[in-house]
Amino acid sequence: MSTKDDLIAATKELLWAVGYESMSPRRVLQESGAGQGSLYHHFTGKEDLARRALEEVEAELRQRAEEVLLGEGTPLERIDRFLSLKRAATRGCRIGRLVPESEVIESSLHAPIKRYFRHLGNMLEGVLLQAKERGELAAEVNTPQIAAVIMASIQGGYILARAAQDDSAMTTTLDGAKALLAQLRRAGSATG
Amino acid sequence: MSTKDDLIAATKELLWAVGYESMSPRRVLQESGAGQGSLYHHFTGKEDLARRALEEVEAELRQRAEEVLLGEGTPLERIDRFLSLKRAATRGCRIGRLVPESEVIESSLHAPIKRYFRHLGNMLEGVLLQAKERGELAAEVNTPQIAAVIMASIQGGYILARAAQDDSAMTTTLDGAKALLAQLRRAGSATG
DNA sequence: GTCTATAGCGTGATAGAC
DNA sequence: GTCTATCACGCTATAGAC
Repeated sequence: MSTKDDLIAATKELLWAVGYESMSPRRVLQESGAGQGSLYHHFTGKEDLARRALEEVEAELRQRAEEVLLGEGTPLERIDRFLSLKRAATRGCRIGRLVPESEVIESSLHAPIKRYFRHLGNMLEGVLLQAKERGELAAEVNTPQIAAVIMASIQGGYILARAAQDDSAMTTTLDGAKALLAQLRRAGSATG
Repeated sequence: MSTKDDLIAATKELLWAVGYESMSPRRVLQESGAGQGSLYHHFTGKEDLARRALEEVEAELRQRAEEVLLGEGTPLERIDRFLSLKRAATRGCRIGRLVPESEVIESSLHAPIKRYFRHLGNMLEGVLLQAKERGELAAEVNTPQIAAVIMASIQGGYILARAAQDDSAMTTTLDGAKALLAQLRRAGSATG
């Protein structure tokens, strides 16, 4: 089972570093130390290999989000902690960075990506609804919209940080998002 | 001048559709109708061609933003109108979609991208400062953070829309951003 | 200034020995 | 299950005629 795992591990790194379209099987073999035959023995080809690797990445990111969002603290504290998670900003999001690639969207790689964002959005919305129940948030707040802004701030923060080649752009962005959410709490407690 | 312009026009479309790394000169020639020699007569190679095309895209997006942000209306109205501009959400941002590509960040294509976001950020911050002066916004609002969240919401909105293959994800995101900014105005008028 | 032809290399995938 | 050798093709770039 080790060679197969090595191939997947190398693929996960390369998907992050160079994306799918520019990831050559030859380079995966070099980085993993495996031979040509192993790749095509364990997988049907490049797409199959990348999909399996991506599904592992999806599970990892999902778990990391769940630990915080479904963990301890009040709902809005958990969202704040989610926004404060350590992120390699200039490297980009391991999942979001693949989204612009047309081969990704048009292949089996699309499913785990779509699933990841849908799941994360649902979780965030659930936490926001809990915040309403607890009175942390005003009842008139549109939870799907706020959940979307939270995810978009993170994804956009990656883009801004990478474009500027400066990790602090992510911090600035997410501090801004936190401030806006805090404002929402204040507004909520004023009316509710 | 026409063949050169045709090459640039085709490149602008391909940079949007497939990105830089996956854009082959051969395909540019096909789409533009030009022959092999023309490309290497007018440009030093793929990178040079792409950089010139990207600089035109930068100018176009910049102009579109300036028309709204430096146009009529109160500062916060202008930002709202900027967030309401028509966007081909699932196609992705013509500039932001290139940011994850490593060859882009490590080449001369990085400069126009960096410049675009820096310029847009400065413009947004300027408009937010105007909003403070007019009393539309509380003095304690951190303008660099809010400017960053605005840009990130748009960039993230593109990612979410493309991941879901649904333009409405962009609308939901930007409606959320508008709602948060409106909340900021309310909070500002309460304290200022 | 534009064309066709082609170089030199890397791609994703397969063949077949071990 | 893993290896080396190799295929057919596409890539970016150049050569050289017109």
